[in-house]
Amino acid sequence: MSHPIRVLIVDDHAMFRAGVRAELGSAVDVVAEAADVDEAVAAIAEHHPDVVLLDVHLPGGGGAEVMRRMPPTVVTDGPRFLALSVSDAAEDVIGTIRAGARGYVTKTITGPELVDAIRRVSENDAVFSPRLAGFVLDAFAGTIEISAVDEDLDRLTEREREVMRLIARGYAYKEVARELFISIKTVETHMSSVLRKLQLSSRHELTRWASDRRLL
Amino acid sequence: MSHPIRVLIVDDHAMFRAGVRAELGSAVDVVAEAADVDEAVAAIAEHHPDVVLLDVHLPGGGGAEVMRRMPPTVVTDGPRFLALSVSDAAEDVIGTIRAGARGYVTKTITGPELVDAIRRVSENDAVFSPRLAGFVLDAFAGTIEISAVDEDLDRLTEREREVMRLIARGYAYKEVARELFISIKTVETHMSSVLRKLQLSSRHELTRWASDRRLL
DNA sequence: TACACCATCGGGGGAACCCCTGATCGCGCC
DNA sequence: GGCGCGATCAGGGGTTCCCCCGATGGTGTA
Repeated sequence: MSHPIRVLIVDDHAMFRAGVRAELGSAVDVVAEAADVDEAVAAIAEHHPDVVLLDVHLPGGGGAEVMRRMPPTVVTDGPRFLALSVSDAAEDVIGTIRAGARGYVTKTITGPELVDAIRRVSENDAVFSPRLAGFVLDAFAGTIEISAVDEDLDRLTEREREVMRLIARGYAYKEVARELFISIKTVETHMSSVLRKLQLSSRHELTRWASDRRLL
Repeated sequence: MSHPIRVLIVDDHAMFRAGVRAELGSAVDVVAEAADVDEAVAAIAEHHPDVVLLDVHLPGGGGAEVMRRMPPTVVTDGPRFLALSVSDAAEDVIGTIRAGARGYVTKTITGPELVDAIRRVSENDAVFSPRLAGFVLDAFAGTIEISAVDEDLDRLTEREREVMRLIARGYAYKEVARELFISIKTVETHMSSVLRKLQLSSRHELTRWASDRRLL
């Protein structure tokens, strides 16, 4: 990459755009600026920047809206989006990444760090503060919703949980019986309790229930 | 954090475990080692480490299996998992993160870097090489449809795929028949083909198969 | 001591599941 | 026209699932 990275700055505050431009200095080539979603989309179409510095809270739908407006063909060879926001809220981070951003940094970042982040994003790497990356991982792994639904599971006895786990994994009653050294009839009894307590009606629903809660 | 971080090393090669232990030196407290999934689960229960260094390719189901075996209560206050693998394949990375790992580094990492990664993971931050983080983001944003093993699915006919989808979602044969305006017997025929082609033996396995591939 | 709860079993039965061997019809291909 | 393949359907049968009824013994508790 001999030529400087071409950057588009999208933020609704002119003052902030000027600050970013000054901080970046000559390290990158700021080809344009935009103050709202429409301007950003137009600027991308006109200038084809390598990296778009995107404010998350933006008039006209927010930064995610800009990425959603990109034609599908641009996904692979279009610009890389780097979110630049005052917010470190999980929903902002997750929403922005889901929309297609390759990175997310807060506005507390220093100039040299931002230059480095832009460079890395332009090479298709991901840039994150570790804490923010954790939000994305949690959302991805589905860990977030786990804590809320324990009450149902707590109502199961220890033995019922064992049976439930094996059943949800696809074990036949017979196999569960063999595994736990009890009779098939006992397995059936436990399963009845499990289904009743969880308000489910079949082992198939149980499989999905357990799968959704990552109990497998 | 005044006391040293308590670490469990999980890898099937004793030589490699010794190497890691030597590289870590006195920076952390290696409380135990494990060579397969069962040993790892037992060691976690016994020693309650802060961080588990987890090899991805492991006898007994792979590193992800270890995390899946954790009781749900451990999700919030249990150990943090840091995957340590020779593989930089997207499916390995994504699968491991989906199972609950807080980080993924390759075995080319240096000792000091590994120490730093362990420290950051223990503080609930996420640790990644930027390239690998990109895989996760792509999967999260839906850019790539995790198409690791399509060959199996491609062998199904259009109709078989429809039936498979409904069955995997928990529909009874009768309900599938009503939904697709065909007879139960036809549903059975399609299901036979599906199970045979996918080399599965019951609708329960099919549910897990489809669930693993996010076909629901 | 009674009571509640849990884990363990049994009989019986209807529905669902899975497999087997068939069959017919339409479609594309050589 | 044959030939393969996909989609449709049928009968029959063995297994599994889920529920109903019941029972016994152990444990903790009011």
